[in-house]
Amino acid sequence: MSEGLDVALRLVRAQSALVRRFDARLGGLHGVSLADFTLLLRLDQAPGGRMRRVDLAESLGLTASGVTRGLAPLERIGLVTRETDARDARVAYAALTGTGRRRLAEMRTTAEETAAEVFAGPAWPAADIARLADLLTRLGGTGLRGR
Amino acid sequence: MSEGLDVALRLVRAQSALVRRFDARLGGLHGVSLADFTLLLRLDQAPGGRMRRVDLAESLGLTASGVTRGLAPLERIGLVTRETDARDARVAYAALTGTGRRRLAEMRTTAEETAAEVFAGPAWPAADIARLADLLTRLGGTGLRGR
DNA sequence: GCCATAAACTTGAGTACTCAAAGACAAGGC
DNA sequence: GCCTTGTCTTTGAGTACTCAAGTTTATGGC
Repeated sequence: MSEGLDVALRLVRAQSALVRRFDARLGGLHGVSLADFTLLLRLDQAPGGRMRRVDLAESLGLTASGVTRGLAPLERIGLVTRETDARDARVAYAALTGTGRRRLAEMRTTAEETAAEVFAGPAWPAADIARLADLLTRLGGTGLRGR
Repeated sequence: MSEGLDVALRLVRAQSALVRRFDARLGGLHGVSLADFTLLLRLDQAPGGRMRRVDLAESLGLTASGVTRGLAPLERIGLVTRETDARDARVAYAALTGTGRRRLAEMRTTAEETAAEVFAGPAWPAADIARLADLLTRLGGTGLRGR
C-alpha cells in the first residue's frame, strides 16, 4: 500500500479516537460535544463574538445546514443567541452570550487538559507537536490558532 | 490556545476534508464510501480474507453495531459474505468474495491515486509524508500498513 | 447435567451530519 | 419599478454511526 494512502487512513483512525476522547471529557464535565466546543471557540475568536452562519460553516468545514442544526441546541441552552443584520434581512448572526463566554472558558480548560494528556509523556516532545501542527496545516484543514 | 489543542482541532478538520475527498472519488467511480473501502481493505489483509465482526470492529475503531450496519450493504451487493464458525455458533465471519477482492483492487488504485493527489507537489517531500505517518502512529490510531 | 456469567451479534431509538429543495431577501440591469 | 439572478438560511429525507437492550450460544464451577 502506498504511504500516502496509509497516512490518510491512519489520520482518519486517529481522529475518531481523538474525538471520542474529547467528547467524553467535554460531555461529562460540560454537557457539550467536541463539535459544540469547536463551534463556540470559533465564535469567540470572531470580532464581536459573532458570525454569519455561512462563514461559520465555511470556517468549520460544515454545510450551512449542519451549522443551523448544531446551533439550535446551543441557543436552547443559552450559550448562543441569534442576531439580525440591519443591512441584510437574510442573514442571521450567531453570537456568543455572556454565559456562553463564561462556559466556553471552562470548556477550554478541560479541552486543553485533555490535549495535554494526549500529548503527555516522552513520546511527545514539544518539537514533535509543533511538527505535527505544521504538517496538518499543510494538509489543508484551516486551523483556529491565534485568530 | 495550547498547541496540543490546536493540533487536535487541526487534525479533526483535516480529516473531514480528507474523507470528503476520498468519498467523492470512491463513490463516483466505485459506488462505495471511504468507510466501505477501509472495511474491505482490512478484510483483505486478514488471513483468509475473513474476520469475526468483533475483531473487525476493534480494528476499525467502530462498535460491533457499526460493523453490522456497514457490512449489510456490502453483503447485499455481493462484495462480502457471511460465514459461520464450526466451533462457535455465535460468531459470524465477514469474508471477501471473489468479486469483492476484484472490486477492492480497483478501489485501491483510485484510493492510491487520490492519496497521491493529496500529497502531490513540492509541499510534500517523501520525508514529510513518512514523518506524518510516524507522528500519527504515535497518536494511537492503529494503522493498516503491511498487515 | 445445570446454572451463572460472559461473549458475539443484531436491533430500536437517538444523534449528527449530508444533499436537495424551498422561502425570503438583495442587487443590478433595464 | 420590475425581473432575474444570486445569497442566506431553514427544512425534509436519507446515511452512518452511537448506546442500550435483547437473543443466542459458549464456558466453567459445582
